[in-house]
Amino acid sequence: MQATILLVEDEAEVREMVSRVLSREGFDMMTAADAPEGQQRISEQVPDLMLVDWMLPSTSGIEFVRRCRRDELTREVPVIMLTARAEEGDRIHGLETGADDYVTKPFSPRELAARIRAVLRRTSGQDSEGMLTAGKLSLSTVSHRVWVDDAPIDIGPTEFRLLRFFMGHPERVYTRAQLLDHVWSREVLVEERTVDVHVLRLRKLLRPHGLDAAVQTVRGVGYRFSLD
Amino acid sequence: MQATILLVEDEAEVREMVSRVLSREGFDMMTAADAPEGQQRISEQVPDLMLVDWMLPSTSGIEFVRRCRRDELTREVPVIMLTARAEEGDRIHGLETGADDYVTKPFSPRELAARIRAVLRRTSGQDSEGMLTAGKLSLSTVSHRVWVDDAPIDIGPTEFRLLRFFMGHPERVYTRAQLLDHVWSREVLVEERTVDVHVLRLRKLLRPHGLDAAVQTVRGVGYRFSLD
DNA sequence: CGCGGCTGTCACGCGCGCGTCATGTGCGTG
DNA sequence: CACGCACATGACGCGCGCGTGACAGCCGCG
Repeated sequence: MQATILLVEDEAEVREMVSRVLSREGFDMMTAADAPEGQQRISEQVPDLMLVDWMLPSTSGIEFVRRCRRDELTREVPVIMLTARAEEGDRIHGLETGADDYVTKPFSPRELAARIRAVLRRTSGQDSEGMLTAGKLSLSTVSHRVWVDDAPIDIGPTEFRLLRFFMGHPERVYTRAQLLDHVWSREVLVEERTVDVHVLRLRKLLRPHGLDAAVQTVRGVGYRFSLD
Repeated sequence: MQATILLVEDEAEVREMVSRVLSREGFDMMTAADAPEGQQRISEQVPDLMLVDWMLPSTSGIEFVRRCRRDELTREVPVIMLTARAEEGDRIHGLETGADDYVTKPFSPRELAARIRAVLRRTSGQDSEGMLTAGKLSLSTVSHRVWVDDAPIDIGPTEFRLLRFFMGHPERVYTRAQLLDHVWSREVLVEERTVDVHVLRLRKLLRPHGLDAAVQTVRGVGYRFSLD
């Protein structure tokens, strides 16, 4: 992935902290202390996403974003606004200016990284058409189909719903009871062990493509979907 | 382009914010606070697209959309549902709403605008010339005719409407209820299984040309049109 | 008035896929 | 090291969803 992110923030301390953390999270970081410097960075390389402080010296963050929206080159680049808690009342205003999300200071680096990934996922168009992807696996919720490397694979209704839930909630353990709640309809009464069987069937479908390891057993707890 | 958009949303604040932003994005906005007012607006002018809140006082958004689908005038108008994150339950996917897309609150106006344009792009191509094509299959909405490799084929009224809808919305599963909403008219009360019969008849027509596989059954869900 | 085309409903039968059970296997624990 | 628990896996039967042919009403037409 290696998305490039431009951070525009006047406080040096915050700038360096955020930059360091996000680098560690695997992002390519570019930084700027104010709007003019931000323009400068953009002219060197158009980033995949911009983090912009609401309050900036001279030109405000909102104004900066507005200008970017006017420029053909940067119009499509998603923006996350950084706002102080005191300014939180203006959040609707912030969204109106054309930000895709906003994060209030102080924020946890983990949260910020999660928001960034969420926005990138949304704007890269994967989520917009009901598509879920994980590695070479793709699933379309609207057409009820699954592909591995663009080759469609046959999958039954229950396995489809199970896979859809897993791909929509990766990296997280779910007990059999939780899976029953989410994948089966709430009113039906089904044995918990039934989950095992459908997990098995899902693995069988994925095995020829070497993806069966993605559905992992967490002994004593339940199952988890992950590519590791 | 100047597409006209009807927004049906009960919260005044959200309504005004969205309306303002979308106006700035170049859309012609009409607004309504509930379903009856929505009907009113529609009777004044049929919009190019509707944004409908899932939760509305009195008539729910889903019911509102259902009614629109049954009416000849508004059947073809695409719909984007607005849902709160709390209602996002994995079982309630956009599919069940009969909507063309759905956006979960809180959403960024940019994202919403992008989705609107995406839906309009998808649905506008179908009526541009009155011609729909899929492989060697062609259909003219204005002359009510269907060709395979430029050879006209005989097709009944209902099969024609069904095929027209399928070709205009390929690669997407539709439940029997949705197909009834889109292909049949509002007055009639028809069994869901009737859809099966007309799907069968449509397949029979396409079979001599090897195209019957294009109408695919998705067990437990409904039908899908696709050339794969 | 009779005929043909078209529509919606029904009943029947088949086969898929779902859920359960019995048995096999491996991991963790005392 | 051995026991027990938790999960894997294969087999099996039943129910349900769907395909299909038949049929009755409806309408327009000759």
